[in-house]
Amino acid sequence: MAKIAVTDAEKDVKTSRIKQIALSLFAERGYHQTTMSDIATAAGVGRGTLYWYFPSKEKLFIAALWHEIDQMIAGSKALAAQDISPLDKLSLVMEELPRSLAKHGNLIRSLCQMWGEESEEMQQQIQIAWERLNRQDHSLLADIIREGVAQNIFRPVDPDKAAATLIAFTDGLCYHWLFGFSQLESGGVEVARDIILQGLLYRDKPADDK
Amino acid sequence: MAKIAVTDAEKDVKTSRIKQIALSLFAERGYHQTTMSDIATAAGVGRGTLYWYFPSKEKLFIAALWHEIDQMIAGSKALAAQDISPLDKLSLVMEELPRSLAKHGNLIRSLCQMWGEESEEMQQQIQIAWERLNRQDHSLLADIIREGVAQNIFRPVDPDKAAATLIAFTDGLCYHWLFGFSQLESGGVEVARDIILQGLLYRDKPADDK
Amino acid sequence: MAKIAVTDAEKDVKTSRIKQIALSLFAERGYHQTTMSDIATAAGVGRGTLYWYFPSKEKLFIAALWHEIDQMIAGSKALAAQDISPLDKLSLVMEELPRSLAKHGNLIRSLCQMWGEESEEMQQQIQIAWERLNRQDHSLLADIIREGVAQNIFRPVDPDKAAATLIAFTDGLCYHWLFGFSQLESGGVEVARDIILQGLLYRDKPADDK
Amino acid sequence: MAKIAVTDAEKDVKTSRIKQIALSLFAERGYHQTTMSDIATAAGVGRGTLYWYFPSKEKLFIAALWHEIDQMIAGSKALAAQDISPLDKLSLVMEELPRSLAKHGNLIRSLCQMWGEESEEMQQQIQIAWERLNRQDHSLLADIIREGVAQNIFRPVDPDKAAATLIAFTDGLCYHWLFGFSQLESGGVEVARDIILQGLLYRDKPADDK
DNA sequence: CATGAATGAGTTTTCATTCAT
DNA sequence: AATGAATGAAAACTCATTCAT
Repeated sequence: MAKIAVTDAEKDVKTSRIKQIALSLFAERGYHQTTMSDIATAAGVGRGTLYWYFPSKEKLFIAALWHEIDQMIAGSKALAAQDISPLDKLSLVMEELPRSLAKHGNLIRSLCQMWGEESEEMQQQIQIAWERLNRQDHSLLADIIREGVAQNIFRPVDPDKAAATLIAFTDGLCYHWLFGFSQLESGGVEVARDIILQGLLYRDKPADDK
Repeated sequence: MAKIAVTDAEKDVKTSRIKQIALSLFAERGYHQTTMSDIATAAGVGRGTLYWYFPSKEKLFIAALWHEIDQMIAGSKALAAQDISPLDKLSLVMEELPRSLAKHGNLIRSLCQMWGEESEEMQQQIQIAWERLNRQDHSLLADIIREGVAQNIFRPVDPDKAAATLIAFTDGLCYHWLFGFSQLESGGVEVARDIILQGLLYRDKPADDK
Repeated sequence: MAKIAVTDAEKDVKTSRIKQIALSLFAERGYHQTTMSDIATAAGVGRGTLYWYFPSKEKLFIAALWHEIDQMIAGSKALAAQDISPLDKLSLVMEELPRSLAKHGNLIRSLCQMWGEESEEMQQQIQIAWERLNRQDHSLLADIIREGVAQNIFRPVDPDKAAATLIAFTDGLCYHWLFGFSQLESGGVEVARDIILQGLLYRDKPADDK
Repeated sequence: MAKIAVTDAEKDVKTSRIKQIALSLFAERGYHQTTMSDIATAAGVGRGTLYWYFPSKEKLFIAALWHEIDQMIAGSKALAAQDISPLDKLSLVMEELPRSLAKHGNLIRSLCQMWGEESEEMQQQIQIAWERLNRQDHSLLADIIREGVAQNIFRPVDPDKAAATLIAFTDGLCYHWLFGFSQLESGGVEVARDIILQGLLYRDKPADDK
């Protein structure tokens, strides 16, 4: 029993390692430019070993995808659990969301490259995984805004639509950063967040008077 | 000479047609899933003919890329030439920018897929083309904001940083739409724009009193 | 137009050549032990050229299969068209049938090896092709026997069952020869044929009194 | 010692089981489509265990081959030992021979598929095994015919050649049945046997007067 | 004895590119 | 100019076999 537990744990460690290495290669050189040989070499195993753990290159990618998506969703849920005021929470979230995307930039980059290429199943998995993450972030933001509106801190905007706005914005930031054509240096994010918050807050309840 | 002129014109028409067809195929099925055979067939020419006009698949893509980027830059410049108030112009631009991205969605999708894949030269060309478009859009927005700030219509934000914010936002909108995971239906864009504009305007000069 | 005719003819020649070479290799070393590289080399073409003419290894085999089956069926039909007495015809056919099988031994050997292996489609094609050939040989023999019975030369056996008997016999001869464990040297065939014919003929109308 | 005996017996049981399972898989899906993993799973043992009992896939096949060939030879010898008249014996043998082939159809099918494929050693083993079986069947039949000729029951044919004829015939029947393209339903075998026997018997000693 | 994780040689197939016509 | 037949490099994947436990 103890033997099995150890074996399973070892297997988990190994597959996780492979998934991470694969994802970083995929992100770095692109899915097609990354061969299974590359991954095997980088992971320090034989080519066949990859196929022992994952039935195909595609499945390996999908496994790596969910591995990271799950982490990101967990991070988002941790934010939601914080017990602070809507304004503080919104400020925190808008700082953390791009940071999370940046942290998992390898995945995001890969996903973008993958969009439209590859098999039906790949498409579906990416779609599902990404929607799940998006839904989580969306509800996180919408809840904050809904509460802020209820407390008369925010203007009476539609929480869902406002949340979508904020997500588009943070995602836009992230993409620019990811693809290296961002003119948003440090300091820029603050300006951006300021503009957005100003647009949400009641005029007679300025954000900076708290 | 007349002969040559006609020939050149014909050549232009043909190459443009090929570029457009190629781009739509690239966008639809992805760069790798699109073969030179596919393009030749779709364009109604022989495989070899493609190589008469373009030295390689890569160069064909780059040519198609610039073909569209130039169109997008021209569209942005046309917007800049409009002689209307900063507020109206900003409103107009924030409507047109996503629309332009959507119109050239084929290209955007391809670019995302390409990011990180392919050769050094490809990377550079994409980088340069995209930066040029971004620079244009950026200066378009920055100029508007600078003028709005000068006219005391907008809060005294840094025009460059605010412009970058707006671009990130419109790009974010566009990506969400492109990748099909947007929860922003019609009506959502207005809310978003409203939030952003509210964040830029002076509190005592509300956007809706125009 | 003449150009096209020539081209088509050349294509036919080329594909036929490839089919024959492939079949001989398949028969010699077996389907699996024969690589597309082997075939390409033997045919003096590049590996890719094979795929220009045939979509896959499997399809190449199937094409070669039908190529030869058609020839065998044509040979059988030519025998049927001969206008000689039932006894002479039967004697001739029982000489020619094993000869034809022997001539196309490459195919037969390959078919036996393939039986039970390979994909669904392969199985079906082999089944259909072989049945078609068998049906032809069967009707050839049944017609002869039917006529012989009508002319009171043969005992009143069931023509279909007797034909099946003869086919089983000639095929058995052929398999033994093909697989190299035949103890039927020259002279043996005559004894065999004699036994069979004696079994068919009326006792009071001996075969050798004609 | 007792311990060893038991162990040996157990080992025999186990290897026999593996050989039988392997052979049925080989026959069902073909040698190449059957992996060592398949066999291990079907036998309920680990992949490595197979290699404890058999040094290679090839040797496993050869072992299974001899396992069955020995059984078939034993069956043939049992027939030879029967003390009945040549005519009855011949009739019995011609019934039993195809029955034996059918019973061991798995092996026959596999052998056909193997013919021409695989290594030198494989070829030799198959050749030797098959020849040994054939020699046994041949001598069985030749002895019967020789005796029948001596007793003036059969026409004075060459016993060896006649035996070869009969074997070719029964093998032909069997192949047709094995490969599923037989038009010989029940009832057909009797006609066939009748024809053959008629061909062997003296005209003035009809087969049906016994 | 038994196991199953690990390996890598070897195969089919795709497709950008060339070049004779 | 235009074509399409020919090419071969490159990559995913399979599976018999080994060996540490």
